Amino acid sequence: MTEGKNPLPKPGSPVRGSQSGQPIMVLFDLLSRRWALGVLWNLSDQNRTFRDLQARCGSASPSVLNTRLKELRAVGLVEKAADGYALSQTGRALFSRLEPLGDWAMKWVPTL
Amino acid sequence: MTEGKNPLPKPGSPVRGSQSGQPIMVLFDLLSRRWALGVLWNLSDQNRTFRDLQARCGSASPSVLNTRLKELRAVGLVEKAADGYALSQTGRALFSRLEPLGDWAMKWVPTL
DNA sequence: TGTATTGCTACTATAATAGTAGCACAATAA
DNA sequence: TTATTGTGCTACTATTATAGTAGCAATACA
Repeated sequence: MTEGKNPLPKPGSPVRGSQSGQPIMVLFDLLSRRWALGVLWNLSDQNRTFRDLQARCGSASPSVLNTRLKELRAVGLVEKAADGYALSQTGRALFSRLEPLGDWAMKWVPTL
Repeated sequence: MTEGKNPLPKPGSPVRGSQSGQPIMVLFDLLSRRWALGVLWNLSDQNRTFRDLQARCGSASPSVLNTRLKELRAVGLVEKAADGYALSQTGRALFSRLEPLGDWAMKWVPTL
């Protein structure tokens, strides 16, 4: 790695040591941060307040949730609305690719 | 949380403080561990050795990679083959739901 | 003028990961 | 037989991320 920290994905730069810089790895890096997927998922059906999200994201501490929300807003997946946080149009596009995981998880998780 | 650590998802128990226990959250918890998505992705086209995976997963340290592989094997997404690690049938089923993210990332990431 | 709710920030403790070294084993070469 | 090389790890320390808790400023409402 040529850089020290990587708090946020930035144009053209790889993220958190993913090195390759392949788009999918950049995306994976973002999504593999704690509660990132959960936030996107919980915003998919309706806008939610900070504390609502917190409640739905299990034990997410406010500091982490806030960090995650900042990141997701910084990359334009989430935005603020009058009634709380919301998925942006881009966020919704991403969610539509995530959605199939829901059905699959419902079938698979019980088999664990 | 009523339990201390949560090294592996177990039947019927929520994971890493996801509390709700919703299948999708259990899955998200698993996938949001470092390099989990990367491993699945890199195994999708061919089997790979430990060191090959390591190289493809950026700076993944062997200890973490090994932990991740153990977890993914424990839940039956990955298995060992003669020529290294491989996606199981279940793993391939999951990957097919993940795959659309690749195309999307290629369009989206450059806009960051 | 309280009182409650919300969106945070700050701080400490713990868990996860990075980074590095190195060992046991198998295959290959000399 | 003895190197030599490559591979799959394990062990250990340093750093980073997250959990868990407290609390404050702002707004809404009573």
